[in-house]
Amino acid sequence: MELRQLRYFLAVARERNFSRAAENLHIAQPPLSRQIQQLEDELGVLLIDRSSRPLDLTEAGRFFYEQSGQIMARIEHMREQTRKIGLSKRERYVIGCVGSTLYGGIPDLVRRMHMRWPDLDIEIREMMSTEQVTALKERRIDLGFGRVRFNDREVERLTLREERLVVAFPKGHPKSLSADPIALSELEGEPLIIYPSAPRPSFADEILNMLSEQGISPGSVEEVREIQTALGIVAAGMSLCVIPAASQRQRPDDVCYRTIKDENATSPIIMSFRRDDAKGRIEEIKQLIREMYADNPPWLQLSNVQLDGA
Amino acid sequence: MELRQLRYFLAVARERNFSRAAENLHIAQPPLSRQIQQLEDELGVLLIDRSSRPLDLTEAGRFFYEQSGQIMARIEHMREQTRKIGLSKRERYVIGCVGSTLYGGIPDLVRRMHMRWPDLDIEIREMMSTEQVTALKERRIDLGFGRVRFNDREVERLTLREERLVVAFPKGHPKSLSADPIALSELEGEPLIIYPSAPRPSFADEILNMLSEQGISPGSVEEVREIQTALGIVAAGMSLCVIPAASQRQRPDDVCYRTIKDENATSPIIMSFRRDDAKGRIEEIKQLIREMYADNPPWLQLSNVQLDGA
DNA sequence: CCATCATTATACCTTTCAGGTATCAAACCC
DNA sequence: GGGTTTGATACCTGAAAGGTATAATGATGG
Repeated sequence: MELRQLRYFLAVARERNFSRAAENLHIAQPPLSRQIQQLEDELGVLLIDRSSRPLDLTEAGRFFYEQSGQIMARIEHMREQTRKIGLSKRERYVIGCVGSTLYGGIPDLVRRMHMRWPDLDIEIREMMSTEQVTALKERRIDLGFGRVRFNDREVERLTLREERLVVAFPKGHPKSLSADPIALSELEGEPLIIYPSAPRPSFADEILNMLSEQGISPGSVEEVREIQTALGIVAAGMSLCVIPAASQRQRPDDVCYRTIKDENATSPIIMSFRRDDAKGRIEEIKQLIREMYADNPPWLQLSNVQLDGA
Repeated sequence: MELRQLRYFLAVARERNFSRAAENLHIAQPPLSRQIQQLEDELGVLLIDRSSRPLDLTEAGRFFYEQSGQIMARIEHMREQTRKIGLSKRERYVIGCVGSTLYGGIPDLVRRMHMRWPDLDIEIREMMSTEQVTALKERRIDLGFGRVRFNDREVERLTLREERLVVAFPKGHPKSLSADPIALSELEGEPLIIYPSAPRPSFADEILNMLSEQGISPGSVEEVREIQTALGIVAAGMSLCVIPAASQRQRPDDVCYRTIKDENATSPIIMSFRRDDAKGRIEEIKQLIREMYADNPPWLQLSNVQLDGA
């Protein structure tokens, strides 16, 4: 598959007419027909229903049209951004973080960093904990915030805090009627949703480990790619889910949350960075985080701060 | 730009070595070098720093690597999905909706539709109100939920309810101290964030119209692409923002919301569909929505239901 | 239902450009 | 600093994109 084929298909899909599309593309009609045929051959699926005029897209063609349009827009955006970054003299500082930290202190930290270094272009990139290690080593990010512990010679990690875990129940679930902390053992036999399903090891494994260490076996375990989906399934009444405390800001109307009683049922927030970091902002960033924690923001509740030991 | 060049660049960026990358790609090294050069020429930006071995990516190259990897993954996903849809015999039903309706009844409606038609593959696609009209006409979606009124011969629209609007304040803003409804006139002179910036006309214009009709002029107006960004800027204390009531479920910790007193300060939820819809499920869907509204879910508060007139 | 028009598919030729080979020029490594 | 690794350059070959002519097919109107 080549971008040319996507461009051609988009033109045909928009015009619903090969000849006119070919004109717009400044090529003759037969090569256009052939490229579309090749695309369909490769996919093994018909995209255009040619049995009637004006042409109609097949079901698969409609989907492909939608997607390829978005992809072309995204590529155009990448092209412009790359050009801009290449020509810009401003320094870039890229932060990789797992989604749940965006519900915690990251937005506030970025604000403080903006104030501290106005000439820095700060960028946030969502990224699983495990990806952060390689991204750091390959200098694709300068700082990472994750939830899974790992060891790597080149990467230093610092546990900022241990966040308590909560159980998400569908509204109306018998065990959701109390607002009190819940014992981990009450998950015995309950259907459980975990996330993310890839890449491993992830938060999903931390939860499974925690349960098996305590000898608790859920009734069923299903994996989904992201927390939104997980909470959607919880809201639909199909299952329960264990999430970090800060993430319970989501869906307050159709999902109920109960903190887990066991104080060791926690998930860490780990900051990681290159040992040989040349940009030399790490110490000041630690200081900004200390100041932020001192302000005791609401998302800090239910956490055991550890940064002071740093 | 062609996908081949993205594939080649990814291989070089991963290996940090042209010769080895060429081996992996089963081509010789010189053509690989040339393709990368062409890519760099087209972008007008150097992606790879060749002045030292092992090779290093430039700042722009790092960005391009990140992006093109994601794009390739997305294309792969599109290819598989297209194939699957093309071979599947199941019927697809695509719903286009603006983001804020996902905080309302759409998830519940989809659940009910799943139960009613187990053999239907229902798909949700985020889409601005204006895009929905063309998407309906081109049969890319079967049902739309939007916030902007429009007229089109082929498309029928039905106002489900009028949702009250609320103002978002940064925590600690003097006007956020009261929880009572706020008069629209109090926005006079305040800096305002509106969204989405494209495509027009959008919710942003509805807000601007409403204000100018009442003779209210905000201190400054800035446009952003999406509500997340808008609320982030509000949380950072830079501005205020007017949003539909159902969207106030977001960021409850660092943003305060006050309902607007004026009962006409509302935003409609509009369902739209093709007049000639062949799938013939519209009447049953209306019935499902009526049942859903009868259950009086929490997101229905602060809304004036209008569906009964349908 | 057939004739005509519009439009797409097929056959075949031309041209462009991706890929290969040979070789040169740096950069790294003792 | 001389050998080795590796990327760039020059030039050639061949696959594939694009063009032209024409046949096949669906739409349209009497």
